[in-house]
Amino acid sequence: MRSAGASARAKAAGEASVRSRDKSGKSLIPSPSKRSPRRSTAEARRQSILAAALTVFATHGFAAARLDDVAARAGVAKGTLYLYFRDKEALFEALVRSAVSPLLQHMSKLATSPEISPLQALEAFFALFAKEVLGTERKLLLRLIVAEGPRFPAIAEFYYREVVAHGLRIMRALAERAAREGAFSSDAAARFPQLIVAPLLVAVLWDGLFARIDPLDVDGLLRAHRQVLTGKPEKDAP
Amino acid sequence: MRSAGASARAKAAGEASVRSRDKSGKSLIPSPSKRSPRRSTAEARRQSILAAALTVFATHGFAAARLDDVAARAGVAKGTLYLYFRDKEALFEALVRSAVSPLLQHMSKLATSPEISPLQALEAFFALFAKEVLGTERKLLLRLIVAEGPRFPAIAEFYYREVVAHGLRIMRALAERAAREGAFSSDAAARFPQLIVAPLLVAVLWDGLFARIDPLDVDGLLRAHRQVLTGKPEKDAP
DNA sequence: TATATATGACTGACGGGTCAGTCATTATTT
DNA sequence: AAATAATGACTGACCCGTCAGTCATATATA
Repeated sequence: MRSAGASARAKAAGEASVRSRDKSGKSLIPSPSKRSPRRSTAEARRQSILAAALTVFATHGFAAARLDDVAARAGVAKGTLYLYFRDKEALFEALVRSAVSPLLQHMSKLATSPEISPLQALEAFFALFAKEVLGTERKLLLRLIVAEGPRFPAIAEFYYREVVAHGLRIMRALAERAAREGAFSSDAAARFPQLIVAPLLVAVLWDGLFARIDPLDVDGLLRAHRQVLTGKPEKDAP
Repeated sequence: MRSAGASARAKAAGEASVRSRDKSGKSLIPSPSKRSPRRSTAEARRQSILAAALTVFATHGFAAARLDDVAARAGVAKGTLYLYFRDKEALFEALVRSAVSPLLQHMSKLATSPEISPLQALEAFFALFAKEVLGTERKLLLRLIVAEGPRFPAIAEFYYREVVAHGLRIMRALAERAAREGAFSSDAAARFPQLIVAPLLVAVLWDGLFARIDPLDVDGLLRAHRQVLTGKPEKDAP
């Protein structure tokens, strides 16, 4: 009734288990060929683990997060986690990457918007942020990165390259156009696109820290922000 | 972390005094002028523990911070920590309180500045921030609060009441005056003083996360920010 | 089709390291 | 001597990561 030898040896060799190997950040999950129904099950499981991880990590922070909790919340046994992720840290990194990707898609969509005014683009961007970040659990991720970034230089760098640099590039282009066309009162925002994004960050952090003490009128904040950026005394729109 | 549920909201009020085992009185910490060398020694020891704690907590976060490290860095034995603070959580709360106090003094000084222009006041405020927060370990505390705040509602609330609300009140007054006098192009910043502070927060977080990848020209950022707030096209000084 | 065999995804108890908090002992002050 | 302050070895809970074993499903054989 044995023959565990083969399997044991394979595992001993180092790398067995699920196909989605995630060493050195390379191969992402999907082998596009969908032949096996197994494949989709595995992917779904991976997703549910990531979803559970986001909640648990965001609630307790990296160090205090318990993988038992992640497993329980994902509806799997603890050992299963290790079939999908090498260790706690790899899970955390995969979590950040997985949550960041949709953001990039959204941002790219904005970048390629052809012929709308800078102000409209700005408004669209803010609206997108309010809906897709503040309105979802992704806002937790943002705070998580702020909190854990210094202890995960690889993650901070990844986030900088993939999100921050990209986002600022878009904002800078937008601000330059706005400055040229007179929509912005100066090129200040073009030189420091961080100024455009800063209130968004404040909104997220405020939401996480002070929401229950003193809720923030995000919409009003962002409208006021646009007003400041344009330098217009008052601009009431529909 | 200790017992998950219980938590120590209740003890937020009481500070562990220097005396080790008194279940009786509520001896406050500083007996004002006592010539006893003991008293000053105890206070100095307390301070060195807090200083050590700031570094260690800021480096590792609350959960991953080791009290052995705090003790070693403060030059005391671990048991000594418990003569000054009830437990890890009380130490953390005391740390936040102790680091916040000087900030309040500084801010109050600004509030009482009598007759300078709003722009000068703004410049002074930014300079103060750059020097007293970005230039010291207090910037670590700021990130620490962002990171741990959600898990310490008492601290978040304390910080809101003592620092955020106070600071925003000052900023709002400043912005209202600036709007009246025409220094600001609208009352947007007066309605949402967060807009004035947002770039400062960005500067702190950027410093902690991306400084080594892409250092931020804080001075340039703040100058550009003032430019945006005033809505002036270009204001070049020598 | 029915039965036997093989596979590997999944489980969960457990080993082992870590660390907050304690307390008997030592050192210092009064 | 008595009281107070400080020490650091110790304990026990906690949790990450492991791995021998299970079982549902797929494949091979009769």
